Amino acid sequence: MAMQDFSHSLPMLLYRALDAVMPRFRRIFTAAGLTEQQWRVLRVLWEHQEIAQNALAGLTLIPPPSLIGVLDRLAASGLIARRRSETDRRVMYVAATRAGRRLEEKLMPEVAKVYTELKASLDDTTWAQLEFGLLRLAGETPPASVASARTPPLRKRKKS
Amino acid sequence: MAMQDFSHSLPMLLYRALDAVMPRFRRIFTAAGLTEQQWRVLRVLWEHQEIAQNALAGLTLIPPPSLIGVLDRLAASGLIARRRSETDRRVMYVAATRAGRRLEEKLMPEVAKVYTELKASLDDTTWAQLEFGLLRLAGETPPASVASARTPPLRKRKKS
DNA sequence: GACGATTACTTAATATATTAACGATTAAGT
DNA sequence: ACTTAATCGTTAATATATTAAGTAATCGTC
Repeated sequence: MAMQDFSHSLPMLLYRALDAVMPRFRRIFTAAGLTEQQWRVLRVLWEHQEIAQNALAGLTLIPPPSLIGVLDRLAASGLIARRRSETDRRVMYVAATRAGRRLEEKLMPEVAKVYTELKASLDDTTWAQLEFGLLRLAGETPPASVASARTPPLRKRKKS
Repeated sequence: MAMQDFSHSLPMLLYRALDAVMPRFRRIFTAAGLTEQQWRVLRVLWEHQEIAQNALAGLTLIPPPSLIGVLDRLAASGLIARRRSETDRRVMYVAATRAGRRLEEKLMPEVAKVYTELKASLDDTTWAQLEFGLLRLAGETPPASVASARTPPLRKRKKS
């Protein structure tokens, strides 16, 4: 009933998981002269060609005021370009430059490698159940296929 | 095999989970004039009476350079006190003042309430499996009792 | 018991997070 | 059309993260 110890509270477990996982990825970013936030922006731009800043903020989880500076520095590095929308002059579109796109071929393989190693450090069931729980917390209802895989041979369920 | 979409990568799922969960807690901290980091420090001090700064940094996951400022501000608010170790003059001990300890009675009930609500938003199995996966990522081997609860009626395991 | 290596904390520089407020547009309602 | 409200981006102020370097104290070893 009472609160368990601080280090095992869910928020701290989430922070600790990130703390354990991210340094391996961050080493790749910094070696390429990127910060983690700059990486996130590029990662999204590789998937979207051109995207409005507010959508970019949502996908990268970078708050708009921070995004300003991140984009300033990426633009100064020649990795992205901004242009104002013609139809709605409030909107600012962001896109990767050729130099920005070139980084994808260079960095994604290394990141994918680390990701594969990370995934291999847990067994498939644990990994799937972890993803399921995180999606639930994030408010995204996981697809049925994943939900069914959550507890493989489960026979009787209480509710529903 | 390939990298799935960015928003469903494990790091982003961890960030998104925090992004969904923390605001509810943060509202309580800020109402009491505390930042999240200041809350973390106090939360640990309530459990430890007196603790060295490096241990405090480890438990709060606040990097030592940041901790300096956090402690400065907490001390300025009269919520903590620092004293240098007599036996090892490099070590600095931190403890909550009476005012700092008083905050526990005031804030913990509210936080515990939100925590209970959060836990109630997931079914027990999902919650347990999520904790298990996070502990694994954090490099802490969960106890056997939890491990067995991870996949309730699991019959045959491949390795070990 | 002097010396190099390690440890605990601190400072500095740059980047990002958080909150509030503001300017320029656009949308909505009348 | 005119006013009001909402939206998008931005700036500002304070707090924290990250990396590197620096200081003082202690440890290990010879």
